[in-house]
Amino acid sequence: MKRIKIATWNINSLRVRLPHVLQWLRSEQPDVLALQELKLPTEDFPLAAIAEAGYQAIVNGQKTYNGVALLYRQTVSDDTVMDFPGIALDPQRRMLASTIGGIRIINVYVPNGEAVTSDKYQYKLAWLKQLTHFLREELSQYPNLLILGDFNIAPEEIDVYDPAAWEGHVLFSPPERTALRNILALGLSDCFRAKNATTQAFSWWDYRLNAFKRNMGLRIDLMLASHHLSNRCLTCVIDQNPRGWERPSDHAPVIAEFST
DNA sequence: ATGGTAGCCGCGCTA
Repeated sequence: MKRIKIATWNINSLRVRLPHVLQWLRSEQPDVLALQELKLPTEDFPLAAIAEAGYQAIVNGQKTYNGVALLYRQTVSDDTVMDFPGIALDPQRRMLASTIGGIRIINVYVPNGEAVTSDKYQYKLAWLKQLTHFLREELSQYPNLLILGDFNIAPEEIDVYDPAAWEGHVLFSPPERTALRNILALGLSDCFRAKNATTQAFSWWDYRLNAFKRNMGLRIDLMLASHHLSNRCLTCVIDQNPRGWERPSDHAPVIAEFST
């Protein structure tokens, strides 16, 4: 059976983590890899090193913060979008959509929000509302759609190591979880949860307090597939290995395979 | 509630 393998990874600085990305591409050989938190401007993206690894790239970068990219092996990528339509260009580069291998792929780095009392939290909720409008439109055009990336929201209690402690806090507050449910209600399925109904597995662990060794994590890196595409989803796993490497990102890659 | 760590053209901000 022919398969397409698609992954997402918040790498928290591509300058620091380029060796990790190259090593991971070599061992996993995904067809598409969505990256978040490049933390570099588009002109500084290491296109040559990525090409040497066998990948092309579409890059939506920004100095210091944010920044997303799509790496892919297919020759065809078209209809790229890097901003939500109808609103002023956001200086925070957090979205990148393109059509690769017949799948509409939308790579997002959802704002963190900092704390529920923060202005950044309001920006996060407003951003999610824009994303919802955009997704509704995209779903009407592309039956095979995958939105993936760092959502900075844990969907359910099982996705949080200590849900009681996290209740009401940013990344797990009711308004954020409602926003995520509204997105799923557009006609999307959480690939990891669909394939692993009762598995508790995390994709992010704070750098502090030895959180990874103690498995104090959250599952906030998600792949959401349209129902048409989710019917083709064969597996979805979190590769926790790179989180244990020397000088790691605080996030682990999430990988899904789809029949073609 | 605080503070712990990591990255950034740092000297505080963001996560």
